[in-house]
Amino acid sequence: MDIERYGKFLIFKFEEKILLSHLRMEGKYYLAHYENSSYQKGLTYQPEEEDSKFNKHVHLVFEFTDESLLLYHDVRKFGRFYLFTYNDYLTNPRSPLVKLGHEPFNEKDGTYLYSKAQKFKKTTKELLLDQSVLVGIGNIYADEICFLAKIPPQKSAFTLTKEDCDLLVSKTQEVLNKALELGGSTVRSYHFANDASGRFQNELNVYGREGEPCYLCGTPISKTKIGGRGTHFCAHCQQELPSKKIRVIGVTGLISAGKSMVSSAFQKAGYHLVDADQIAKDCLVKGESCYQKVLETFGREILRSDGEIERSKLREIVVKDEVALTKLNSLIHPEVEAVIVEKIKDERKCFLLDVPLLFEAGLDKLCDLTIFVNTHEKVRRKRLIARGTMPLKEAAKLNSSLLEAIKKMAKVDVIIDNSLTREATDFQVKSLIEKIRQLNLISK
DNA sequence: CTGTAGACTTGGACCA
DNA sequence: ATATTCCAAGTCTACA
Repeated sequence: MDIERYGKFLIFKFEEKILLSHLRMEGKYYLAHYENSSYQKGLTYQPEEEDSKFNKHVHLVFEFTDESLLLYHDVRKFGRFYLFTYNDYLTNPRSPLVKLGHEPFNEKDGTYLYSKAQKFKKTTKELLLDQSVLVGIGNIYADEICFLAKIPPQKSAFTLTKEDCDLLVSKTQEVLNKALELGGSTVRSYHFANDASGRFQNELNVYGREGEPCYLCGTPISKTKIGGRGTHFCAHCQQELPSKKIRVIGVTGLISAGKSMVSSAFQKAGYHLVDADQIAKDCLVKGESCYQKVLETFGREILRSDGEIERSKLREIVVKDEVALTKLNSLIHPEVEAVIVEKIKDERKCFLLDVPLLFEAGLDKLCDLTIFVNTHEKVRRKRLIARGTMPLKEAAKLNSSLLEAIKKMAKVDVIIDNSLTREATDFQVKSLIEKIRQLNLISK
């Protein structure tokens, strides 16, 4: 009997039938013999004790004529089998082999990948994971390949250049070869059939390293979701700026993420700060643009004795009532936008807009560049509690959820990761400011 | 059609 | 400590 491999599929060539086997994440094969177990030929399989290879996770037993056994073991029952004939296993529309793309080891350069990328409507990471493009790349390796190629995983695949694709193909070969050499990546419960572990997990640059410093630049590794998959990357090493003059920059991020740290660095570099929260506060002052409208909507009970709006009372109302929050926003946002538009008119000056709800309020359209200040969720919680100004539950409601943060991460041009040390954050901000300066020198 | 979400599966990590 | 909820993986299927 012959066994071949195509992509992630094993092809068992039996006398009459073709059996395709996909191990998915934890499937594995063990060789065994009758004499080592109470297994009896042709009988319904009875699992033995836990520590035996013949345990409850064996779901399929092959009996060979020489009385040897092949056990299929899969804790997650995630693996899949397909049965075909020699005539149709490569042509049957139901055969998973039909849809498979190229073997990355056979690619001389990025020509083929480039041709696929141009028609591909999703991200670079999804391109790499798509088995109809290149076979064999899983989630861990896709992240590692993007890192080594210094390409943001969220980059639209159709914007990849031929050179990007050359690089991606060569890094794919590099990563897969290295992984093969070291016996794969043993993370969580992935294990070899001989119970040994792979060693490639020790070589991982980004996967599973959220919040830990990048080995190249010290920036904490960011994590987001792309195509439904956890995705790890270095926001500094895998960064791409828009190729236009950058005069107005919008910065956003969850509460306690460190926006103010970023804005003060930009201020030092000569940017004029436009603080949306402050503008919103100002227009609620008695006699200012939003005062009367808000009063009409929410009634006099939000007023202090001196006739000013008590903002904490307003907050209490909108925290509980989503409709009220929407209404309040619809009153304030246009006013804030008008003030900002007026403030950033001077073409000779550069501005940094600090806007917590940059995308929700549609103010990103005023910006040449958008920044999201990211923080590992655990770190953010700690800082929020340490700050002690607001109960955590209330803060959680006031802020967009982590899920929304993940969506924003896909929208912004630049991510600054503030999960680790002040130095690491400073480094990212300074190098970003320098990159923008260089870019603007060329664009002028 | 395209794009997203869910189903499948289960042990471990994490939070309350 | 114990129970609970979420998460990870790769691919197919269901649905808007």
